[in-house]
Amino acid sequence: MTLPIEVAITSAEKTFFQLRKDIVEGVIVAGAKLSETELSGRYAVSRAVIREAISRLMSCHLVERKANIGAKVVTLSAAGLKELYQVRESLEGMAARLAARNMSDGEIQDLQHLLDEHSAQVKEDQSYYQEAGDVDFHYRIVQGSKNTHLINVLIDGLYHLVRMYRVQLGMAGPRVTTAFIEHKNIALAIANRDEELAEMLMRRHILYSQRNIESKLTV
Amino acid sequence: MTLPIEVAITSAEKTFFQLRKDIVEGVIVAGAKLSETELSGRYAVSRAVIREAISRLMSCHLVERKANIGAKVVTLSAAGLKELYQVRESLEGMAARLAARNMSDGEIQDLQHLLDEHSAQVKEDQSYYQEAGDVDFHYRIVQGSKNTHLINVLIDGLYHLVRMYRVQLGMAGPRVTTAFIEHKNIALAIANRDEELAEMLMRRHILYSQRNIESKLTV
DNA sequence: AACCTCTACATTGTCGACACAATACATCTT
DNA sequence: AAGATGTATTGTGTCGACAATGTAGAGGTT
Repeated sequence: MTLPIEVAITSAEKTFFQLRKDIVEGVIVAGAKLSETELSGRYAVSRAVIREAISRLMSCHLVERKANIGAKVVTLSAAGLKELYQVRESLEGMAARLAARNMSDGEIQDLQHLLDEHSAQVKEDQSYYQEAGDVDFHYRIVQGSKNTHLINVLIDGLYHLVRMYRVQLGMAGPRVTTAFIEHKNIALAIANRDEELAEMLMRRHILYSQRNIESKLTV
Repeated sequence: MTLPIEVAITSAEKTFFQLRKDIVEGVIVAGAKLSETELSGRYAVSRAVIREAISRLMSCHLVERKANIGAKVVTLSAAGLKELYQVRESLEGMAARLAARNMSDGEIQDLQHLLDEHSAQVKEDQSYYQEAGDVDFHYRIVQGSKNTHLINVLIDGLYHLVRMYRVQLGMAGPRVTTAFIEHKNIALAIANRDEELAEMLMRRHILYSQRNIESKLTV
């Protein structure tokens, strides 16, 4: 696993991580108001710490804030999901293109080994792959782009929102095996250093994923 | 003109706008350290206000911060510029695609009228177009995408960084007229509702712009 | 002279209190 | 009774002070 291990130094960071977790996982419900005074009591820190945490949640687009009124957790909607996946398609497509250009041969080998491991897991225990496996694959591509902006925007920002939709819509799809094949093909394009194809396949992959998630939302 | 008119309500917002301006325009030099104590004296506000402003500057990727150490203005580099334009290419390409899908007929007409005005200005007073005209065109496309994430990330985030590079590298290029023609063609593709072409033309447009800016950087 | 240690300083992180704006409720008017 | 007005309360915005951390310099040791 190469998931980023975020270490909280200050108490504002700890609170930020905790709040983000609670929002993504629905402990704090979507659309709820975030009262600074209440949170400072609940998490046993001062309001200054809460304010800093909320500031950082804002830059992840997980909460919205109006001056003199307060902060609210974003509301989930079909329209919001569509917009989110349009940005994902664009950015991760570029990430795949850049990964095909910039990943080292060793990193590409590691990526393919990862998929081999997943292959085994898909056969016996499908439940694993659909969350962690997918996340891990996409993380590696993004890191492989070697583009700091892409890495920041996607990993520190959008992915948490994506996970929020997934968790709160109760994702558990039949897309496990087909998604795995798509991953395989993307990795192959990257190994062949075919930027054009890598980008195109990644964009399609995300489009399919979007349709899959939308079909459950509109039910 | 349809540039966003940002109104500062709180003093933290005012300070944020002022700081952002000073950083983008080089009054506060790239790479400089932002001392909270010093800034709170200079802008005549408390440290809490400065901290909030710096927080927001962080989410624009204009400053970087380390816990217990402090915040620094980002440093400009050829590599950073390249990364920035790769993200721009990706996001604005998608914006153009979505604009072709979502802009109203009226908005498209306005866009073309805007280009007609620019056409006149390009012929007599080239200096105008290269900054404001270009900015205005791109803003309209992004707004036309009707995608909140795109709008936020680009207009509130990346564009300020782009402007920072432009200002501090002293942009003044011979690309004025050719860029104008590219704008015309993009608008045409949007008017024809040709998403594919609109995205492709926008991506090329930004690639050319990147090469143009890079050629001056490496001198 | 180079290296390590300890102390003093400067800066950031955190806190509680006050100032101000927005909302909710009660009272008054028509 | 419905609406408007004024007041009370809640919550956010701002501030100055204290605590904790990092940094630089003096002094000592090898």
